[in-house]
Amino acid sequence: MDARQILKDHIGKTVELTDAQFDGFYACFKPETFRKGQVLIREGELVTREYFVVSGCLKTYFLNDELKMTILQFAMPTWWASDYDALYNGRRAVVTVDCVANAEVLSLSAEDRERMCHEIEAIGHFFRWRTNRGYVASQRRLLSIMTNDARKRYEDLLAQYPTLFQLVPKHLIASYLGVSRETLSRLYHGSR
Amino acid sequence: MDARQILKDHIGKTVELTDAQFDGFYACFKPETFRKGQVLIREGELVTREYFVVSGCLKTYFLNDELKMTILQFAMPTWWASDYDALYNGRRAVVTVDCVANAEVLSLSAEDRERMCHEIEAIGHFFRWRTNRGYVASQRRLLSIMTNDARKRYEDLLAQYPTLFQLVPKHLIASYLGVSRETLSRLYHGSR
DNA sequence: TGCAAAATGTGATGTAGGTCACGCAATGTC
DNA sequence: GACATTGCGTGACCTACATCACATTTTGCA
Repeated sequence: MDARQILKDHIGKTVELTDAQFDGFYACFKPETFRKGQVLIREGELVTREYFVVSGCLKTYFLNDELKMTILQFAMPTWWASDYDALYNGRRAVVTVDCVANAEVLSLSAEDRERMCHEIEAIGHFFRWRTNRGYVASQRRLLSIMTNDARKRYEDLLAQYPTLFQLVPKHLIASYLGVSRETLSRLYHGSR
Repeated sequence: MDARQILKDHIGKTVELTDAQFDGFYACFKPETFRKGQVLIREGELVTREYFVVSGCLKTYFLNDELKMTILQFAMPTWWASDYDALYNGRRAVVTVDCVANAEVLSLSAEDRERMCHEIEAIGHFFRWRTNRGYVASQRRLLSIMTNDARKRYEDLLAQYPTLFQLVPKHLIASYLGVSRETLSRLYHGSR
């Protein structure tokens, strides 16, 4: 299935657009491809676009002063990624987004998004809904970190995104789960 | 300052509304007051409204199977609170929202919000922006939990919301910070 | 004003998971 | 095909914080 159809299906789950409306909207998107390791958004720089993942996988992460990486999000197909604080408020990025597995994406500028939200009410609705969904997911993740131990978090992730474990190296998964790579290794081998 | 003006100022920071537009919008809100301990949203029930805090303080929390409480958010004046998964998707609430310090709020139904977003583009913009802001705050909180130790989290919270420590009991703050009440107590008395 | 309940302080002890140190694949690249 | 880089597994040790147990203070309210 091509990028256009994947985006169309994705949006169609939330709002109804006429073919003409979708065409106008789709025309705002720029297809791009990235290879493993390439950077989409670099910490400290301005952010002008957000990215809809068609295939492959991205990660959004933060590096603290000691260069310890914390992964905030993996973006699998039909997920969106950006630094939304930077994108909305014209600030510089505090996170980095890069490519974990060769990816096709559709990118959209903040201006085009706002313009389309203004022109077509359903698109405004879609983005309200999408951001709400991200917000809810983020709250759920917070809850998971605060209430579950490492093993439970690991098992939940494995149940929800089994493919992730084939797609990305384990130490990245560890970082996402908020445990050391050693602990993650021990979680599914040895000692129960 | 009255509720109406506080809401007007709050919205005015993000979008420009004509007086007529604001009046129409404000008419959708229902002023309500709650006393300490009263419940606004109960886990397991349907959620029809969201709440804008004018004065006082609310908390949003989750109870796990062992009845351990985790506070996701305090809502101080000009913050919004609801179960946004339930509100947007017609699901039952998974969190509870109750009143921590006697509060005045303005409540808004999901239908009215959607209707106003549809009628007035600026209001749609406001809600996109607001949800984005919540999303960003949630991500920041996640980062703080994953990268900082208890003392750092405590100090950051104290610096950002000094009034919170007068307003709400310490064991609730502990729950928000993700530490036991004993640990929080030790953080600012005894042992450095 | 007096009493129960809620909130807080503090010591002793337990443990999940971090850190360090090492060896051993697997993978890419000149 | 050699060699460097990156990823992974595993033991020994350490620490931040939880849990338990109990004392003390504060608060709400009859």
